[in-house]
Amino acid sequence: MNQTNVAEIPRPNYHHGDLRKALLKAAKELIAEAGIENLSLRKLAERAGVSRTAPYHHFSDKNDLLCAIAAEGFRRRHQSAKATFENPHLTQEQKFEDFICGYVRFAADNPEEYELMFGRSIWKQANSTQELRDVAYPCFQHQLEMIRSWQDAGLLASDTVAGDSALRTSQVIWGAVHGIAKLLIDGIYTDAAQIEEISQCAVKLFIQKRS
Amino acid sequence: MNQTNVAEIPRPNYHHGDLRKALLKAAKELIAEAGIENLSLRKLAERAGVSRTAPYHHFSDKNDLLCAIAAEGFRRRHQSAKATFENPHLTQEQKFEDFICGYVRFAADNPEEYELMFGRSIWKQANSTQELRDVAYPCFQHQLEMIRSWQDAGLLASDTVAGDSALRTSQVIWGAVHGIAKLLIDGIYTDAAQIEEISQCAVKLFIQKRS
DNA sequence: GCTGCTATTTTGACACTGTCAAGATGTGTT
DNA sequence: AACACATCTTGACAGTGTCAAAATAGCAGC
Repeated sequence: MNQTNVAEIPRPNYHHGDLRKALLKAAKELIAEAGIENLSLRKLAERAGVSRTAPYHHFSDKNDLLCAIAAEGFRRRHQSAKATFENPHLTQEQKFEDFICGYVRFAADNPEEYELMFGRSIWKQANSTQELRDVAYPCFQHQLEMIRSWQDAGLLASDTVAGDSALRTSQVIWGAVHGIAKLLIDGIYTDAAQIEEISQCAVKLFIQKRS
Repeated sequence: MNQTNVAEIPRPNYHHGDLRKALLKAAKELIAEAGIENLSLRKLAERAGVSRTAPYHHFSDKNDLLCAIAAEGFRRRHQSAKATFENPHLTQEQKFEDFICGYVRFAADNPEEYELMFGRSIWKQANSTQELRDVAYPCFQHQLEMIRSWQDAGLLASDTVAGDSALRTSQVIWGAVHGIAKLLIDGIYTDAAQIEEISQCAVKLFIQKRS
């Protein structure tokens, strides 16, 4: 066992101090190293230097812990997307391109975290925490608003369907980036070097031609 | 315990007859009922009326069993897609529309099977069986060929990128349908009634405008 | 100081999982 | 009849999430 991690050093006190934060940190490390499916609460507790059941006083569940990690991811992603969109030095087209490419790049750079944020383990059958939903839904909503503004600017088509065009269009575009990301990080596209080209192709396909 | 399933009746013979087929059948039932993550080899064996380790004489692994189920799914899907594409009574546009809508509908109708076919449990870190790959890759390849023919017919744009345009375009379109399907069956889009509208919107967004 | 309350942590236990090893029981071949 | 082989069973092990009860630490009020 390597001793590089600080948390592995036996702590002097009975009480940990901030076990919750330490658990989240160790969990993200373990997930990045071995994947979500290989994260066990027992290994996590061991790395944090506490007993098996200690985490249960900070997270009601394993699911609760996973939701907390996912919530952090949404906060980071939301902030990043917002920063780009509100950057006054970029054209609408640049912003759209950055949204598409940035989305896929985020997933490719943090595959396990992305899997957690948008994976079935959390969203299937109402496993999502209230906290997670409070962070994730505004993030989804923001995507919708961006799409709507690109439609208003004439960058994206807006005559696609009878009903709420922005909603439908955003569902398709979100679906596209999500699908590209998933196929990549789940190992179905083996070649991860193509992500930039694929993203660029997606940008070109969606942007309205004005000839 | 309901006794509806034939396999639950204690068999008269020591040898089962065709346990492999019975296991695959029971596994698909269990998966459809409770989801993949709730499928255990022990429950499966119990439903098939055999002991815990009996399945290991027909499948080397749990993963091996899952791959076999996924392979069946690919065979079905491939046949269906091929039938539509080779139907001489349909226009290219109708075929494309059917490809998009049919893909999403297939995923929505068989969510657990779809999750197995395209989920990380199988494709991540080389878990896929040789048999599965032999069935899946031609299926992927066929999608690429269809896209290429739609490009040749002028239905889809073909000037999107410098390199292999058909490959990139097919990766984006496949990504789109995959992403839409995933967002739906993983419970992120809560309203499954919209799938037809979303699919239609995707069709309109991808089809080249000729005005 | 001391006493008690509460938050935190630990040990013990349970049911469940995938999978291996060894033995039992059939089926088919010579 | 005897053997080989496929198939199935029982026993066992390590690993998992999680509950209950006991131990310990920190902190309020006296």
